[in-house]
Formats: sequence, C-alpha cells, structure tokens
Amino acid sequence: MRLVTWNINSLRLRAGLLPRLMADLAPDVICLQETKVPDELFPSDLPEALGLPYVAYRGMKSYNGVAILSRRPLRVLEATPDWCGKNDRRHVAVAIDAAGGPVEVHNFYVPAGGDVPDPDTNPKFAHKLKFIAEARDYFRMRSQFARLVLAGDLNIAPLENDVWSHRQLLDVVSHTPPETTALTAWLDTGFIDAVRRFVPADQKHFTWWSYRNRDWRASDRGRRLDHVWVSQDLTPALQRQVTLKQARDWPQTSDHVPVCVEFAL
DNA sequence: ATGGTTGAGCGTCAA
Repeated sequence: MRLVTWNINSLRLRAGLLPRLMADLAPDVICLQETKVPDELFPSDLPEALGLPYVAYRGMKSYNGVAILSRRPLRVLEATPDWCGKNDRRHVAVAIDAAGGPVEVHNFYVPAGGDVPDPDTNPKFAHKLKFIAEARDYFRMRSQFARLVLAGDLNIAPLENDVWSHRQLLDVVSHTPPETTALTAWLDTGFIDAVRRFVPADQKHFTWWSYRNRDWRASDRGRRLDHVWVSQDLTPALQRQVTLKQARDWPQTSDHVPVCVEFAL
C-alpha cells in the first residue's frame, strides 16, 4: 500500500496535476490538504477518474479543507473531535481495508500560525499551539493505538535538518522551540516518523519551498512541513519513502510537494 | 528591516 500526503493548495485549481501524481507514484491512498472547496462543490468525478473511488472529504469555502482518496474501500470515522471548537475542516479520518485488517488513516492540516511566534499577541500562533496540544491529548488518551497512520501538513519542521538553516529559523514560525517541542510530544504519544526512518537525521530533507524565491531549487530554502507518522506496530511494514521533489517544478504547482510512504500491507 | 509570490475572490486576508 502506497500512501501520499500533499498540500495541494486548492483542489479545483490543481486537480489536473493529480493524474501526474498517479503516474509518478501510483498511490493507493492520497491525503490532500488545503482543498479550499466546500463539500457541495467537491469535484465528484475526480476520484473515480484517478482510480481512487472511495473518498472522505471535509471542506469549506476559501480556507483549509482535507480529503482522502482511496483505491480500497474505506469507512469514515465520524466521531472525531472538533479541534479548538472551530469546525474549520482540518482533519478527516477513515479506516481502510488492508491485509491483516483495516488501517486507520488520519489526515491533518495543522494551523500555520501566522507570522509572530508569540501566543499572547498573535491569536493564530495561540491557535496552533492549542490545536497541537489537543491532538496530543487525543492520541495520548487512546493508549496503545495500532494499525494507524497519521499524515498531513503539520506546518512544523521539528528537526535541525528539516530546515535550510536551523539557527536562522529558530525565531521563524514552523521551527520555534515551542512548536518543535509540542510536535515531538504529539509524536511521542505512540508514533514513528516514517520518512526519517529512511532519511538520516543528519541529512537535509524538505517538502516545502516558498513561492517567494526566484529560483527555489538554487536557493533551496526549504522546510519539512509535511509528515507521515505510523503507530509503532506498523514499523516492520515500512518499505520506503519517496518525496516527489520534481513536483515543485510542475506547471502552476503547489508550494508543497507530495510525500509517499510505501507499506507491506 | 523589508520584500518576495500565490490563492480565493473582489477587499483584503492567509499562507
């Protein structure tokens, strides 16, 4: 089973890139973030055309929005928390048929947090920290969860080599100590960072490059904001990861690239 | 210190 996470930054604008994603990675599951489409306007023909006919989506106008597309049948997990009481379409969870029993897949779009890394003056940063604390508590309460994959744009680059310059980004939202500490506490509720199982911690690895660089590849000021975590019991099933850097050069593409993890499931 | 770019949708706000 191959699972991809991609912040697509408007599904309707970039739906035409998904066949390319299918051709390059042949995923069985795609988790999308920032779909920016209300549920009643979700492109209903798209999933079947891609060969991923089983879907779950939670969208809204203009902002946020998540979707899961699957080749295999799935069941939507309806009883998920309303994070920070905002009902802002940042999480959808499903159970997908797999060898050995269903796998629970959680797709998250964590708040970006604005520009100023101070929860007292910046409500967006306060929201981000609160969201992560709630998510940590939710998974901590579900002790010993198993056969579970968590994927998405978590909007935090936790390790030194998840950013182009650790020193220069310590005060930049996405890499500040309160954020990286909080994300690690969430991870430590029972997850393994799947991509870092394959990419050593001393090696730079990014999934996002700002639109505001003339030449994103030359300046290479990237960050690893997109993640795939798995419950401990799934680590023996991990086969490989592919971060599709070439997608950053697709026409009219997202500022995030797809991240794929393959499982023996 | 500032600016740089993009999306949604029509004035800005969010990223």
